[in-house]
Amino acid sequence: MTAETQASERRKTALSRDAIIAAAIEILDAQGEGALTFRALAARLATGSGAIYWHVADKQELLAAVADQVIARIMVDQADGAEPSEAIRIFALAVFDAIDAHPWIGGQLSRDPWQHAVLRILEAVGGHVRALGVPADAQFNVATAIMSFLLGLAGQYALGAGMAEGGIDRTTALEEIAARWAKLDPENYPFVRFIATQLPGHDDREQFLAGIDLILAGIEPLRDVAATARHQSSPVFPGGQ
Amino acid sequence: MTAETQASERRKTALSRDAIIAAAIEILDAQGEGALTFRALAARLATGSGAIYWHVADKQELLAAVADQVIARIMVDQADGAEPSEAIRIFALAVFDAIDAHPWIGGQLSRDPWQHAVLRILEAVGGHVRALGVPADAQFNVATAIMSFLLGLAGQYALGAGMAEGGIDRTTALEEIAARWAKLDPENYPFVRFIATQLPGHDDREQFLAGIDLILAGIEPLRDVAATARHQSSPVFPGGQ
DNA sequence: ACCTGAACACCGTTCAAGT
DNA sequence: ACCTGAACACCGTTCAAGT
Repeated sequence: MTAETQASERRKTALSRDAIIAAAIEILDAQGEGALTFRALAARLATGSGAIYWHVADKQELLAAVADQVIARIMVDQADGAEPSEAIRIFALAVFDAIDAHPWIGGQLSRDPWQHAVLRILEAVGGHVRALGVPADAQFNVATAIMSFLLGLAGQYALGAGMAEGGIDRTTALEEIAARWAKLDPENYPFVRFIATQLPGHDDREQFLAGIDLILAGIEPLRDVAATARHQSSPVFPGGQ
Repeated sequence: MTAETQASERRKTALSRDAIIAAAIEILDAQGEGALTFRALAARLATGSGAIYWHVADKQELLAAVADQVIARIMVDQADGAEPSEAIRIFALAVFDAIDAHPWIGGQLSRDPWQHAVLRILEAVGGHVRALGVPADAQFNVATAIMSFLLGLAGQYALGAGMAEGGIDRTTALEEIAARWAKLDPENYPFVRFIATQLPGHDDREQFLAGIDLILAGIEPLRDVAATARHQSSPVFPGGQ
């Protein structure tokens, strides 16, 4: 809704990579992943479909650029003086909110782990892991584990919102899934049936944060507290949850 | 390589859902995700592409069935009398090995979290979480957090092996990525640059297990040990790693 | 009931031709 | 240098027509 809203005149302004990315984000947000074709994009930009290829190598690069744009926006550190474990929670929630606002980004992030948007996230996660006092030889495994959790969630929420695209209400969709799960064989699927009862009422955000806290609690015994000397206000870590 | 190897005679035996799934797995394993088209599948089965639709609703259902088949195979519990936290490690490694052997399954699992194959994994994870003595009201969050980690990894390894499909050696591919990361701006990407030095030499399996151990360590304070009375041989849990 | 295969409605991508 | 848009080589899916 910013610069080139509708497909009508246009073509006075020159086409640019940024304009293409902006238009792609508009299509993705408004109509979802399936609606982003080079033809639709060209129509919105009032240009030929081939013109896009002059500014962007192919669709994969376009999607990577689009994801990078969105992730870059949340990369301003919202947790200035916060204690490191709190800072990582705040950052993770920012990622969560970005996926929630642009569900298509979940699929994109988990589809290509080497793209720049993922590097941005990894860098941020790594910085927080360092600040937590995780020893150097454990930082690789800890940071990538957190990344895996984030990307796994990302993929999941992309799908959850994918249903919402179809016009189906979120809670009724969850109720449908829960009903299907409840019909599973009690012998072989006791746990899934148990989970089913909690599925419709659960809070995504709380579930997400619980996962982060689980990992943070797991990091706790690894911490070298001397390395985080400046953050001694809070004691050690309250424990789980 | 089992029943209907080459596309030649055939058509004496009737087409069946199982035969279609088996052929699909063969194509996926041999030539990767991109090679599985209904035309290629029909050619391999020496039938018309439309015939497949009599046994399978669409491609999404086919991929879900294929993933379910592969995951079902690893669902025999390999950790009979093992202590619960060891049992979950063994199971997670079985999932890891399945993804390693069939890289395409990673993408498929993370693409649709409601498919049956994912339910199978969730059920197994949940059972182990229960055996660990996680209280009922925390089981949902803990089990889904582990699932997210598994699916996140799944997506990643699908990609890692996706390169291998292109004929590029795995270690040289990692070296290439590491070289690209090393060129990043030291100001903005110190952690990624640090990680880059460890990337080529690292062991996927060990990295994966470290992530599982991190989560297991995080679960530790949640455990109600009385609930796991029969597994009192090992003391509590040695701590991180 | 099950299979055939041409046809339909799309894709991403290319490329001669224009300005 | 940048854009046009028809054309190419694919897809998944449908469906009249066969057996």
